[in-house]
Amino acid sequence: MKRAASQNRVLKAPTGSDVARVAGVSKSAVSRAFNGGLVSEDARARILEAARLLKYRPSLTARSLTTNKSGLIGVAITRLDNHFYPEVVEHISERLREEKYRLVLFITRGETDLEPVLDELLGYRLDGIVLASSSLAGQLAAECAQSNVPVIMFNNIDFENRAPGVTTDNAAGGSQIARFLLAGDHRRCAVITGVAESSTSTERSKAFNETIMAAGFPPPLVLSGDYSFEGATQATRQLLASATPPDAIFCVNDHMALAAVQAAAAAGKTPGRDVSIVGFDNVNIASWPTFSLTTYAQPTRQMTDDVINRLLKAIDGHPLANETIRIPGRLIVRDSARKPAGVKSDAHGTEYWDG
Amino acid sequence: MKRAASQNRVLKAPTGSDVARVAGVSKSAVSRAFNGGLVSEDARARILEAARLLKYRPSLTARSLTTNKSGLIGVAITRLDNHFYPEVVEHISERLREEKYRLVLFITRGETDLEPVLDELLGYRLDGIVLASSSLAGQLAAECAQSNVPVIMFNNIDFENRAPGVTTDNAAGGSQIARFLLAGDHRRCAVITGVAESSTSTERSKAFNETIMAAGFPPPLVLSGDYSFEGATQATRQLLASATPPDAIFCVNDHMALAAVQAAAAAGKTPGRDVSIVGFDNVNIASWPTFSLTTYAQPTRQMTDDVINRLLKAIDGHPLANETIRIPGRLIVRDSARKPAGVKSDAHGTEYWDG
DNA sequence: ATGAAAGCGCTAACAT
DNA sequence: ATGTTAGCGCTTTCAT
Repeated sequence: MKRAASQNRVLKAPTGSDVARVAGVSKSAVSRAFNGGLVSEDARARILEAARLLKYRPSLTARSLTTNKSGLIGVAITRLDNHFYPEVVEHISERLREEKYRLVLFITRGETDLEPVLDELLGYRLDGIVLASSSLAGQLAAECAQSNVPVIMFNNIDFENRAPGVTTDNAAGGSQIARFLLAGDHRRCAVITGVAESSTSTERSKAFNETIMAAGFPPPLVLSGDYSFEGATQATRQLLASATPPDAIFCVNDHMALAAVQAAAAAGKTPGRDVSIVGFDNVNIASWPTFSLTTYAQPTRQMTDDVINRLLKAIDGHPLANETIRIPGRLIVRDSARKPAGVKSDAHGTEYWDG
Repeated sequence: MKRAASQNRVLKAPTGSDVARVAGVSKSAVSRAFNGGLVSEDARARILEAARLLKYRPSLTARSLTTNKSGLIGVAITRLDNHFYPEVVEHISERLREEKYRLVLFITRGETDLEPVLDELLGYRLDGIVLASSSLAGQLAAECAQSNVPVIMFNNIDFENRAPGVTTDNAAGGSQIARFLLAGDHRRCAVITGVAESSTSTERSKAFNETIMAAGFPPPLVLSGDYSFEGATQATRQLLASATPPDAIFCVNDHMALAAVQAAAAAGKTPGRDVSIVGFDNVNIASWPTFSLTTYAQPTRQMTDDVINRLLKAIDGHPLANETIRIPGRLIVRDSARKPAGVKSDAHGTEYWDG
């Protein structure tokens, strides 16, 4: 009975005023103590002690109302099943945590309805947004930018260049893979693409095709794998069952390349010997001995660094240039494709090709 | 020049008062219009129109200050490289989105310092927290619960039962795997464990060992794989190189089992024929043809459903019982382990064993 | 049905 | 160095 009142207090988190009262100061003093403002050593000590006692932590919600910054960065992603994305999320999360920002994750799935997503994205007054290949990316980016919240597209970029972005130099990658395959004496190349709306898929496959044709070879056979494991499995099966099967298959991402490797094996073909398979991303699994996938490594670290750096600069008031940064990656050579001459080895023993 | 003023306005998001002014009503009316309160059809129409015009969206930050609910659920995870976790995050995200909550992701890595994490977790007045095998779980859970924010531990649970949790019935799983292996005529079992502090690892391996011994066989050889790919690779290599190698290896999660399968192959042993390997989790990759891993499937969907349901109930005012729910999974039979009699097939053609 | 006013927990001038 | 005051954008009595 006697404790009823104090028990109820537990239900509400202590406020700055509570601390102020206990410490015998004003709430501004408390605020200052927690924000590196001017407070006497004596007062600061009493405040900190009171805070400890009450288990007080400033409400970041209330703070963001006055400071007009939420400390929240939104990251929108379509799905997490392509292993490239969890890796990206981990990198971003790490940088964000160093910079004292929190990560609000939006997995948009096939969502086509913009409004609800916008309400959330914009409603929380996020300080910035990373659109990592969200299905709604282009549209979303435009809307957010209009509402004055910094947005950068990650990996997939906007065809119409309505928003800033960062991506691997996909054209360079696609082209280099083509040269790699040509140098390895492959003469009948095929490519398995993702979805048509995806800039990464089109940029990679286009450069690949052009390079092949520029070298005087017939245009590669192009099949869609729809970015899915099943799609790529299907496409590979079909390719290998043809009368004149390709001697090399370029999959525009590792997720599909990994499926292709297995589909090839199922068809009795050994990747790297009977048919060469090359991916794009260099996800962790690509290096697993079973797959040993030759693939163009995206410079994930540099990409996430760039996206965060620019976002922070924008938050800092320097308006975001509507620019797409394209960072070159590196062709990692493993065993899923026949090797040409000129394969080099770096300090870690990783083999790569830069022809 | 003439537009300077209006341009500046763009920098700040429109507020409810702005809408009120344009619509010719009070800001309470605006609030009501956006919260299903009582407003005349006429007023509502004008308000909505004004809001559309100004691109107004209620500030969820400000709202949460008054309502004392943030609409934010925190999810803390150690890492994302064990593919089980991205799958979990996706499920949770999906449920949360249906329930109109946003997901704040904390990847804690090896973090040992509690305070900064707590400041964030508690500072944002998250409505609830899911501790999915965060390294700091036990401690964190206790502190949060003390601060009156609902916390549930996911997958790994607290040894000392200081916090509610949900997990697979790990003991049932470990035990069933043992019986499965015994039924398949395996006589020299080994187990590769995770880290010692992990409840999942200890529960699974303990039940496994006890079942083996209860059947009158010598205790399995136990090696730590440290939950890492490399650790499991090492352990498998060591196991298979011994004078009397085991005929079956139980890895306490798929992440390590996948490593074991490859290490076995590298050692010239075919999994399922020369040595049986069984995992735990049933991550997506486990079903890939190359691995075709026999594994105990965690009831991920049911687990995430339970965690969200209980969290929502707690947010709704019904205090969280300090209870750990253990949901049984199912032993999925594939090719990485020799099959005993009694394997059944479900409606989807998935093979399982329930002996 | 609608508006006025108070207040959520904080920060930021402005005094002193 | 410290307290007072006035908001931040919203919801929520309480009148009317």
